[in-house]
Amino acid sequence: MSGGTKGLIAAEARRQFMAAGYAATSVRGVAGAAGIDPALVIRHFGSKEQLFLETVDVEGPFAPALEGPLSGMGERLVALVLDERMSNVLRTPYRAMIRATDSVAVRERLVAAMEATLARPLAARLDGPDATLRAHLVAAQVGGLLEALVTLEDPAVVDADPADVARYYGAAVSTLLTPPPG
Amino acid sequence: MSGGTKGLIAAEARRQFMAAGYAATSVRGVAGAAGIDPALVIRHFGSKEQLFLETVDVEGPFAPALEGPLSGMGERLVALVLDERMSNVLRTPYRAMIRATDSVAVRERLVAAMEATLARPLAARLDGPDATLRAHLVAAQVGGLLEALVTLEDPAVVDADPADVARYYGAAVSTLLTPPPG
DNA sequence: GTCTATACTGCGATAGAC
DNA sequence: GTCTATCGCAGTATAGAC
Repeated sequence: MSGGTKGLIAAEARRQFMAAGYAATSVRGVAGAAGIDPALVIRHFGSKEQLFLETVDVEGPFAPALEGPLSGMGERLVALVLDERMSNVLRTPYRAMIRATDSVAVRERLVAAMEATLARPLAARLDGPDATLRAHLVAAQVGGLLEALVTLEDPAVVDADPADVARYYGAAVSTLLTPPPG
Repeated sequence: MSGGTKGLIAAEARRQFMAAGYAATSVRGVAGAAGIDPALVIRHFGSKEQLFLETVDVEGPFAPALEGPLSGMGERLVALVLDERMSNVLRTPYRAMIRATDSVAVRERLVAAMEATLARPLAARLDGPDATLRAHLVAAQVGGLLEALVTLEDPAVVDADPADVARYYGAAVSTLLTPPPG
């Protein structure tokens, strides 16, 4: 992924996919910016879809939040999502991938990434019944926050005080972390 | 929206956008299925984007869940989202619109629809501080469930017992409906 | 073995003739 | 109002030059 032409194409493609999204990024535009021929992109990656899959991926940065006590984990997870410094590894690729979920490969990749970095390690930490389902529902909540914040840019959430969001939404997430009563 | 050629185009466009999504639906394909010329579609609607905006919309069917007591409202909201009978008014157009959020007009439309049918009426029902923010965070939770269920088709959620999902996720939603302690 | 040149098909959109 | 012709751009495949 480094020095060669293929690495150059990959770097440029990643930049454009993240900045402009899948539809608005063209194979020809990537080739032009990389100073090579469009056909070469296909030669190296097979298709535009494959180029996307090989250059854009989320690396759920949830590990720090999943360590430590269950108490407060909801707030820690939400704070990570809100952390601007996680934009390049979480928010931006998440948005790009959501908007490209016409492709089954893309959505399977996204589901797998969220499961591997969030749902599965979280399920291992949960007590009580239906730990797997509850962990996946936590992932759904995290996805919902990302959607409101990054995909839809809902002003009511974007302009809110992050501390308030972390407190309220974190409390709601925590509901699924503790075993249900009864 | 009925008899004329424009209505015929609209009906066919709606069908294809909902079934195949924005990118996979072509103006030419809609025209072909409607038995008319592609140029007519643009003549009547101006652009493919405008055609989408005028034919696809979510009608949040949340009103029934928002009536009645706050107690149990979370479960009622989630049950509505899970209700297969709401597919044509909620799930399917929601997925189509999410996947078309490259367009600012589409995402503004979706945010507005969720606010008008869910966040705003809900905020009016909430006690305690930050009612508006909490209502929008509920909308984010609902969006997260729709995303997992419909956009990403996460098997862990799709294949789960809807009663379990309503119970767990509904409880998490309810956390935001009751005034925070302290 | 890389890369370029060229071409094929289908797209959204426009201009102008019936 | 409707269709014809056409434009520019997209993704992709192939042939062959270095």
